Amino acid sequence: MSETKRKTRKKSANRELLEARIIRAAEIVFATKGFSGSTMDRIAETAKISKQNLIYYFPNKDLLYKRVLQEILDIWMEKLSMLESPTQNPEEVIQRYVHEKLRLSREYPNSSKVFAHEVISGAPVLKAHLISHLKPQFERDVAVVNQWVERGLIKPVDPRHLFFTIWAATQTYADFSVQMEILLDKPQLDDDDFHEAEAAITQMVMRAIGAD
Amino acid sequence: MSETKRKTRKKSANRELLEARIIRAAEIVFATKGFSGSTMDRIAETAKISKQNLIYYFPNKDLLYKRVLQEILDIWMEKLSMLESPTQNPEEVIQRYVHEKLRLSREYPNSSKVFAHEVISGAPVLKAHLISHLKPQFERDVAVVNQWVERGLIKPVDPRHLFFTIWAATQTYADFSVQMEILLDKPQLDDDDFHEAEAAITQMVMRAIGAD
DNA sequence: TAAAACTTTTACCATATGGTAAGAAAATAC
DNA sequence: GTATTTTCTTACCATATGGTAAAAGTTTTA
Repeated sequence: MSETKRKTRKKSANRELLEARIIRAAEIVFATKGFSGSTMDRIAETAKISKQNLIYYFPNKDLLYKRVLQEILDIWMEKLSMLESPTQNPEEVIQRYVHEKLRLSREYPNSSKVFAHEVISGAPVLKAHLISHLKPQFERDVAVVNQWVERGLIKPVDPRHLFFTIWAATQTYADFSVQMEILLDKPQLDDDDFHEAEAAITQMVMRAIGAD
Repeated sequence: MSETKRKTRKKSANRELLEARIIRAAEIVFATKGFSGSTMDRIAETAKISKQNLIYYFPNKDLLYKRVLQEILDIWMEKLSMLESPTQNPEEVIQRYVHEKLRLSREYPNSSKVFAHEVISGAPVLKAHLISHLKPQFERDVAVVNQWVERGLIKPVDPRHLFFTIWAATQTYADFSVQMEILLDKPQLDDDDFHEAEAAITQMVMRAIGAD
């Protein structure tokens, strides 16, 4: 019985492994080509399986796209709530937030790009999720920052636009990396660039909230 | 003779008008669907002509896409050089820069989105242009800000990341408008939102360069 | 008004692509 | 070792799409 279980487990583990590989491949292709520009054939090729086999695991493109988006959201939502920070110190919270957001841009650039394509296109698939999940979290986080202002912990700022700016400033290091690589004369953004970016953004935000 | 000229002029004026309408339509479709997701049929429909007639004016999709990108670049490059500012006052220059960039996001949101899709996708078409045109301008502008720092006119900042942040923070109001509309509970970003955005970004940058 | 030039429509077509159906092969269960 | 389930392959196909060719219609020229 334990052997049965082990075998079953092993098999589904294989399946999960392959599914993960497919999702990673799909993410790369969606990031580069957007939804419509991505073909099942190309995704299969990237995942190194046949198209038909890809379809065996993900019966259609929409489903695969939604799975990719779901993975992205899982990663992001998990790590990006102000409230979950144990410390109450605004500076540290924001520093950690910027740091974390930038780390995601670095570690999951393709996720960021797929998300960007989706939202720029009008969020046809994600709109519902943004309303049901992102918005409540956004409002909680806005309230947190507003309380900081009210308590005189930071200078008055508009939390909403502060968040928009932080999001934009951090995501741009994933989404527009090609442009930056050209402007900075590098084949790829490296550790230094991300450190400098973090320093620059953090400094800017710190100064904005009057904590420099 | 003058009549001949007038008629010729009128005809080509009509053509230019229709071409402009097509480019506008194409911009809308490219902004929503990206290059691959946009069909000639859909663009034609948006421009209210037949597909075949569209092809008469723009014999293929690549060409049309390049024309759209060219229009975007013409608008942007014209208005976005620090150096062209008559005033030497850093604060005013940057304020004007942010203001201008945000105005472009507002007035040409579709241009911004097409550009964003293109760069996120790896700038397959624009890469050459970024190298030949954007980079030199970027380097001039970086030098200008560096001189400000050297002369003690502003606090020390990394000009490169300052620009990246300003670009990101301003463009996000075009590219991610859908997300913001959801978070701000509005059908559309309005005057107030853009004013608040400008105030927030300007304030942030001003504080960053020590000019608040 | 007839020729010339320009614009628009009609008729097609080759290819790419998402997807179906069903069989072969491999792994697993008993 | 055979039955069963799971995985992968082969053979297709309907539709969408970018584009060609050429005729028909319209405007401009002279």
